This record gives sequence, structure tokens and C-alpha cells, in this order.
Amino acid sequence: MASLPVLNQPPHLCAALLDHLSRRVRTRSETVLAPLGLRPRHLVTLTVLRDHGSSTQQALAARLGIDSTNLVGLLNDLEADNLIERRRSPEDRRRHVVDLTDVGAKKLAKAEFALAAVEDEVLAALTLEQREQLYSLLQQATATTDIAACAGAEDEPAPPVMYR
Amino acid sequence: MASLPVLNQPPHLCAALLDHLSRRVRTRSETVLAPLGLRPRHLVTLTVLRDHGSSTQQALAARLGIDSTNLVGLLNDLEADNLIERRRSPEDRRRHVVDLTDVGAKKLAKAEFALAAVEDEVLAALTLEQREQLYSLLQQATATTDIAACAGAEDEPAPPVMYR
DNA sequence: TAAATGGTTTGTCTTACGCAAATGACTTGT
DNA sequence: ACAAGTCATTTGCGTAAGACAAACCATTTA
Repeated sequence: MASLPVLNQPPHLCAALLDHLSRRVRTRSETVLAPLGLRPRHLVTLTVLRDHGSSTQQALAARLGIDSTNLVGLLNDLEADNLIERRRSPEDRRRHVVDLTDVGAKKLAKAEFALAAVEDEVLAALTLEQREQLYSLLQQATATTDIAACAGAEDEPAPPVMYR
Repeated sequence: MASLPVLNQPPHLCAALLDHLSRRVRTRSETVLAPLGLRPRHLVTLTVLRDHGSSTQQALAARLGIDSTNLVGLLNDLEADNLIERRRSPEDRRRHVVDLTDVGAKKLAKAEFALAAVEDEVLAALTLEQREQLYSLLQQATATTDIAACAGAEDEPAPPVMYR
């Protein structure tokens, strides 16, 4: 791609608008998540566990792009409400395998039900098709670093770029 | 839409993945923006001013979804580097009209040049077409609340939902 | 057995907010 | 003309979400 002419460069950068839209959604999300005892960072974690399955803490921290000590606190929140469970890995007892519980899956479903109204509002300018398209793109874009948090909680390669 | 059957409901919610991806992009963005003396919040502001033109502070705060006192600080940063300028509105001298300067536009272009590499990396799973598609969706989704920050810095209707 | 690893706790610091109060300049209403 | 309202500003306080460091325990590897 480096050899392609400039014309093939994407003319538009997503970074600013991604941040911009994300903030909007997040602010509104907070109001509906709070009654469920959840914050956006909880929501993201539950979503990742649901979509990608169980994971070691190290891999999860890498996927979420947060410091492992902060992940501990985050998981403590979730575990306190039985939304996740930590079990020692049979392959290496130093490790925890983190799983979404049934309670957690139900809570996530509740959260998403509440979030539907938020998205109806904040993403009002998009048709349902466009929203599905957006989801699909987001899913694809975030799936990449799936490599870092390989399926299951088995040996993973070194995690890629840490993200905030 | 409320009368439509459940089948017409979007099956996927974007909130979590939007937050997730946005974080990733933002973290990487910070490293390339820092040498330019910019932070993501600066980038978003400059982008909004470029895309939507001049605006009163009140309207800008509404569009960005941040508290007016925080906007003052943000604008102070930008004005200090001559990236924006504040001029008293001729219609109402209590108001400032905020404009992107030429220096600001150049700085934004530099930032976007730097961000291209970031997006090449973080959005590697998307084709160029998909990235353009993502931009288009983001642009459309965020344009809605354009109504709040009507063209120019003239009278605006009450701003919609404040966002974070 | 020593060194390395995964997770945990604790502490410190930074950043980005929301919110409140007070202020000065300006506009609107009486 | 004066009071009330409005816009932006400064200051202060508090919260949340991180990064990073150090120390520790349990476990695994060299």
C-alpha cells in the first residue's frame, strides 16, 4: 500500500469523530447504566467477555488496553456482583481465567435493552441499516486485536499495542 | 417505529464497541498528537470548528457536550497557540464568536497527517473503503446535533442533549 | 534453589470532566 | 434609569478513570 499513489489514501480521518460520537453515546449511556449498577467500562468488559469468551486477566487487560492493576479493580467490581467469575487456570495456577456468568449475561442483556433507547436518540440520524453497518464495522475493527486475546484462556502471543 | 415489530429492532448495540474502539484510537492518537502540543479534546474541537464553522461558545459547548467553564479552559489552550480566535459578536457583545485560524487549520492538517499512521494501524482490519464508510457514518451521526450549533454564530435554538 | 511470572494491594499522580459560586461586561425588560 | 437577565471567566471542589511504581504472595520455570 505504501507504493500506491496518494489518491488511494483515505481522505478522511475517523479519530476525531470517533471520539466525538463515542463521548455522546457514553454520556447518555451512563444515565441508563447507573440504575443497573454499571458504568461504561463495565459494559465494555462484559461485552468483550461475551463476544470473545473467557480470557486470562493478562490477555483481557491487553484487549481492553488498560493496566493490569486497574483491571483487577474493574474485575473486583464485576465479581462482587457475580457478573463474572475468576477460576484458577488448570494449566498454570498463577493465572485466572475470567468468565462471564449467567447473571452477568443477563445483566448485559438488560443493559443493552436500556441502551437501545439511548442509541435511538443519539444515533437518530442513522437508519437502522446504517446502525447495523456501523456495528459491523466496529465489530470488525475491534476484532483484529482478537489475536492478542486468543480464543479461550490458552497461551497467547505477546499482546499488541496497549490501548487506553 | 414504536409500532414496528421486534424484528425491525437493530439486533446489535454500538455503545460498547464504540467506546472500545474509540479508546484504542484515542490512546494511539495521544502519542502522535503530543509532539504537536495537542490532546484528543483539542483535536475534536478543531475538527468541529473546521467542519461546522465559527460558533458561539455556548453553542460550541453544547455541540461538544462539555460544560461551558471547561470549554473556556479548552479554548484558552487553543487560543494561546493561535489555533483559534475569539471575537466579540457584533450582534451581542457578551458573546464570543470562535473561529479556526489559518494556523489552526494547518495544525489540524498536520495532526491528521500524523493520525493517518495511527488509523492505518488501529483500523488495520478495515479496508480503505470500509474506513471511508465508517467516517461517513460517524460524520452523519454527529451531524445531527448540528441543529444545536446552527451555521455561523447566529441565534441558535436551545441546545439538545448535553454530551460528555 | 533462584529467578521469573500472574495477580493483588496500595499509593501517587495526571487528566478530564461536572458543578457551584462569584465576577465583570453587556443586553433586555420595566 | 435601574433591575434583572445573559455570556464568558475565574476559582474551587469533588469524582472517575486511568498510568505507573513498589511490595507481596503463590506458582512456575530455569
